[in-house]
Amino acid sequence: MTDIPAPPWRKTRRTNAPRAVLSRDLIVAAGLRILDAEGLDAVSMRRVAQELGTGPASLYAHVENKEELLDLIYDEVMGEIQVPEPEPERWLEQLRELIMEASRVFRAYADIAKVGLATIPTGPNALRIADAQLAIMLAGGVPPKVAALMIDRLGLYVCSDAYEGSLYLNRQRASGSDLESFMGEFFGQIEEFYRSLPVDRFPNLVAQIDNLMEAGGTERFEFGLDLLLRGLASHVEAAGPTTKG
Amino acid sequence: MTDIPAPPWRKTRRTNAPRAVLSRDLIVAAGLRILDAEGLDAVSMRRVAQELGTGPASLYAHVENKEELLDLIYDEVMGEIQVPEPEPERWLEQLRELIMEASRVFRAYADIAKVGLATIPTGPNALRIADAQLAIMLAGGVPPKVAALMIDRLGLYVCSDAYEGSLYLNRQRASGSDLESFMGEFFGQIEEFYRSLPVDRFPNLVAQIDNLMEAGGTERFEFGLDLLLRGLASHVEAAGPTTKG
DNA sequence: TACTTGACTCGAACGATGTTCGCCATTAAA
DNA sequence: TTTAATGGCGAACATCGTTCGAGTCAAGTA
Repeated sequence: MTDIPAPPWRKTRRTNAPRAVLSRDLIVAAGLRILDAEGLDAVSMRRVAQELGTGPASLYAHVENKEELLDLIYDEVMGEIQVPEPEPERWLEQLRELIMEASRVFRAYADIAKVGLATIPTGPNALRIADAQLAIMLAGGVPPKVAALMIDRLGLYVCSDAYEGSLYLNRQRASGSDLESFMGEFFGQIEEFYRSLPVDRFPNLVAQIDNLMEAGGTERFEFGLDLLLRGLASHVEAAGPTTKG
Repeated sequence: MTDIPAPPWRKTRRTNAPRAVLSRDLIVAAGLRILDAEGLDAVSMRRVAQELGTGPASLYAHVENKEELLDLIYDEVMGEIQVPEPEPERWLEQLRELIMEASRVFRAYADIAKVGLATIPTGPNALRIADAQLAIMLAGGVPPKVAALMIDRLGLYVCSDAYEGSLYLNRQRASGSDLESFMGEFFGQIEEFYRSLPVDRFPNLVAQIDNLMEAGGTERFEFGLDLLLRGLASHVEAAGPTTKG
């Protein structure tokens, strides 16, 4: 028996082609795709729902709210960070490598680090990485109290640095220009601004423009990380040298 | 001649009692009041306009957009930070004091530090403080290249720390509880969460719960600042000792 | 078998936001 | 007097997160 079409004045419920049943994993994966392609601001409930061929209200059966969705996506991103087995004799280098890896991963995913700045890391991957950091530091003789503080500070540092770096990329994306020409123009304008400053009010700034403009994001990140890790190493020496500092 | 009232079916333009003419300063001051009392999210164009007895569209004759308004408010807040005349023999202590002062000011103004995380500091006060930091470091013999990098990193650190701290305050404000009971409950829940973790997956975390939970925000901030400043001092020693490190 | 319940789906709507458009009013200049 | 410039402001637009309530389906129970 052939179906009778609904009359045009009646709104029918959407009955699209068979589609995977929604699940939290599907939603997170869709969010991650959108983050990757369009940045964090594009990860709206409507956009995610559209990506899945449904409406935003459907997502709420699987995630509490947008905040939870972003937290889930954040932890998914952290799943890409590899953690090593601790080698006590090179614990400091291991810690550095782990933080460098985290920075690389965060920077690879648009401005997801912004989520890390606004959340207490409680997802499975965040915990995994925190535990690994603890393992490395404790194996290297870092006093437990210091190691606990260090996790906190390193997490803050890597997230904030990645977030700041991502803001330039956001502006570039919004500009429609390619990365190189955008950065050239953007930092050219900043330099121009600094050169326009009155030297009587800002003598040191004006004198150090070249130094202020010179370093790229990676160099800045590594400079700060180096400071933090040197300081950490000095805590081990202070506690009693058991490994190379 | 007495005025004839407009008929009720005609919408009349609002002609309130005489009111100060709008200006950028007035708008910024209103924004600052709202920030102080209700937090950054409450600083909407509508809310600011309401505070001034006008409509949001009126603000756009004075500020380009909301981003500019927030930048202006941010620099206004920074106006509260005092900078010292450099004393070469105690440059490191001076720098510490300046950063502690900046942290105190940011923390005193809800979550304004969030703006600092998303902006290149170009306002008059931000420049004043950057110039002062440069002066202090250069007076202390810090190599110019290092000083330039340090401004960047310290700015990032103090903003991100203040921002993270402000998020707890935001949650407390939203909860309606008083600060003490909110913090007690909030951190109690976090500790509970940590204690519920499977020890086979997260052995180090579970073993260090007390250390992880113990420190307050100030201690964490000062721990990280100490690391950064120690590292900075070592750059001076490496460049050639000209002052106490 | 029929009914109930629980879980999921989803359109419509609500309240909120940043911003633009076009009109109005005032003041200064021509 | 007329024109131009500037600021003010209501209405509207587009977008957002979220809730409500109705619909659908599958499983469980009587």
